[in-house]
Amino acid sequence: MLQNGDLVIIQTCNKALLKDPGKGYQEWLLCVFTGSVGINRWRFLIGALKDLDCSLRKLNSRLFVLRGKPEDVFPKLFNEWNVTKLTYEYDTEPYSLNRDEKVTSLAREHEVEVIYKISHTLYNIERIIEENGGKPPLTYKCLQAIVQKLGPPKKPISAPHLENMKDVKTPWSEKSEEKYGIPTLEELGLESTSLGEELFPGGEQEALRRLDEHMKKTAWVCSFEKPKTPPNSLSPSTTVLSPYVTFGCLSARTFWWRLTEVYRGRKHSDPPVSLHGQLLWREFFYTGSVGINNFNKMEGNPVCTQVDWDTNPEYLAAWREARTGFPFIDAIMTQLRQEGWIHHLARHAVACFLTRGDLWISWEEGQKVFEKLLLDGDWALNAGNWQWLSASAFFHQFFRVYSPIAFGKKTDKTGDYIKKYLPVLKKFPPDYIYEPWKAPRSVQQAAGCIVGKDYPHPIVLHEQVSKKNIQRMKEAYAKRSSDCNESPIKEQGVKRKALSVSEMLQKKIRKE
DNA sequence: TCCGGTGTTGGTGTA
DNA sequence: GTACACCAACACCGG
Repeated sequence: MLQNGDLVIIQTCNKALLKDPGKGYQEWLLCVFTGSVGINRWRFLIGALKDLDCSLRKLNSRLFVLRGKPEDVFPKLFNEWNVTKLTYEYDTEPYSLNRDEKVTSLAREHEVEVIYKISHTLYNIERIIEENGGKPPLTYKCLQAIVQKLGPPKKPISAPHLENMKDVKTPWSEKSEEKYGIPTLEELGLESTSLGEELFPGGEQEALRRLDEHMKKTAWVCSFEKPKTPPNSLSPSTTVLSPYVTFGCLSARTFWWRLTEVYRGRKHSDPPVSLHGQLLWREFFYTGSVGINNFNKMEGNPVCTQVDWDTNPEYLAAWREARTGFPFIDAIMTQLRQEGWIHHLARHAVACFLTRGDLWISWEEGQKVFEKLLLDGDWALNAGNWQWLSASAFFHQFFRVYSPIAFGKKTDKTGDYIKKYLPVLKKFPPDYIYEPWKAPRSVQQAAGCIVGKDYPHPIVLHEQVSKKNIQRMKEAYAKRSSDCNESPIKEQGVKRKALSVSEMLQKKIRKE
């Protein structure tokens, strides 16, 4: 329980503020300009901090936002405020582990008691690894088996009430506002006029409202199957609760148990495709990120296939800036930049396109772009999913390539999604909206959009380049298996591979 | 140790 | 409309 003089730091909410600082305030601002947090994410975070401050004020307290490098700021504060206790939420990201270790040892030097809680994930991630014999599970099934053994996640505890806080005094004056107030976009040197409508305001209140709104739809929750939700609907086909979970506005455990309530006594979908399943995917990638070295890199990452990706700044810029000439891809990248959220399958489409599908650019480059632009950008999930999509780890069927033309058509024949985000194409007829370069000149003129002038030509020939890339992936995999295993055991593996065609024939004969 | 089945969410062509 | 083979042939799991 809180006592006089306690310092409460809400760790998940101020992560970005404390990240990558230089030596002083100026350098910290510099890191904002070049760093990994885009303006939409800043806006979300600021909203979340305002909401948190608002909730704390209802408890006769407030939020203090510190500016500077944690190892400089904390020792001063320990002395100035006579701090006796420091509490934080355990965070498994390497940057955070390092920071928290430093701050913890400084706290001990100042005789400040440090208490941390594991609450960002459903389970204690290290416990999952331990249960699997010291290794992170590399398949979802394996993770499922482990959590089965561990039982359901802990129940969330309720937020503090006014009566819990009755002996707590938080002294502050108007002067504190200047020093400890919540930063504004202007203070961060960001141009807010470029911002679009705030579709997903940050904060716990909004998170809980959004959760309620979705949990009311019992039938929808019970029949939810992620792969069946369209990536290109005009409004999101999934909950968009991920940014709230990422920033600690919504506890994964609260989400989990609310779902359990909705499921109770009803027929419902199951992991991996259900909503429970989505939370377990989060757990899956968190476990990988803790148990696998260099998880956000290809080199030095033991589970990651080593691929000779190209360095192609022109292609990368075209992808990032939504000018690949493939309307489906460009529309998704536009939505990402404008709104900070895109559907999971839309992420698949653009990630496959950037890496193994078309442009043959390293998934690490895509990872950087997503980290900056996604409201729900999460270190572990971002790295894990990019490895998945590029068929570098976890997923290996590299010959399954998303078509930048056909994939979107399945759920949006008329291309309304494309027209929404690429207004330049809005007069294109459905027959050509996914492939405007195929439209006759007269159609382009009638649509008021000439390909090559008003909208770019496609930067690659998908049919050709994707076939070539499958071959390159095949080579990377072949190299992988020969590198990993030069022992005679692998000889048999090779033999088996060579026999696979006849094996298939035999199988066919047996069936008949 | 071997074998067969499976893997959250592909595309295309044919019957 | 739907089911299936094919693309090419990996990693992992369980029997």
